[in-house]
Amino acid sequence: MSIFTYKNMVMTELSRFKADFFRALAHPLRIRIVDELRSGELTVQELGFRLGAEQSTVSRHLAVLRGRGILNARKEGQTVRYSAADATLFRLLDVARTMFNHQLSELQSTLADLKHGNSR
Amino acid sequence: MSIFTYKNMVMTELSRFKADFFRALAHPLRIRIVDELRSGELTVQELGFRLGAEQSTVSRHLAVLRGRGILNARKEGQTVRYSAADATLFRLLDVARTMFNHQLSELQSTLADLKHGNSR
DNA sequence: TTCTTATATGTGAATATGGACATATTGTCA
DNA sequence: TGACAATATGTCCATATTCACATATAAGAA
Repeated sequence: MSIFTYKNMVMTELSRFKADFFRALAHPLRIRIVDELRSGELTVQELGFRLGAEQSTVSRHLAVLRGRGILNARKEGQTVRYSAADATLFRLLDVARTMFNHQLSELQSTLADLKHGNSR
Repeated sequence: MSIFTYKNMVMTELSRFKADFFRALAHPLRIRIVDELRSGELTVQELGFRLGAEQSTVSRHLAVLRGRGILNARKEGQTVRYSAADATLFRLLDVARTMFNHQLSELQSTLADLKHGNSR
């Protein structure tokens, strides 16, 4: 048995969780849904209106996020109010935005280098 | 034009970036690749050995991560050394682990509640 | 009860993803 | 040059994702 095999077995569980978690976020509409929920609960309708998407489409994407434990659903009368299950989620999205900004900066300086004839 | 339409147009670019970014991470092997790179550069071979995966499989997953600007590839002789393009990446994974821990805690207390007969 | 509203889900078609195998490309050595 | 080593990619097949439309479920209102 390889020296790395034990480590692999331990890492597998967490890496699968993270992969499933990221896959749940791997859609523009789901990202926007989560962003809309920064300020609090919203119903399926409200989300559909704000995002300009079909009712069934929104509902399905909400089901994905709920299924991963990313969102909570609270039924109230005939409406369902969705909210983030853990505020850490927003921190995660903020970190992703930071990386986005870094990539933009790098692109900028690459362009600047090209402009000044610096090869690399 | 709906009052939300302008906002949607602005949010679309960033949400697409985030979605593509998360999709690049949405695979257990890619998560493990990134985790292996916490301590520095590794070649394709080294990664394949540590993860117990086919050479072609590792190479393809590396291509996905490189394509999103998540990893850098540095060719040195006949080997290619991969590394994280931005250390912020590790912060992101750490935040994901925090959310994982929160989910576990919640599961624990739900079980404890059940054990003591508290309905909810 | 019947009608309406809010939400969820079944279904089929189009597209994307992932793995294994073979092959191509590039660099090194003799 | 020929043989080898490290990496990338073409190809085929199986599976997964996503959307739109229709339908199901459930709660309220008349």
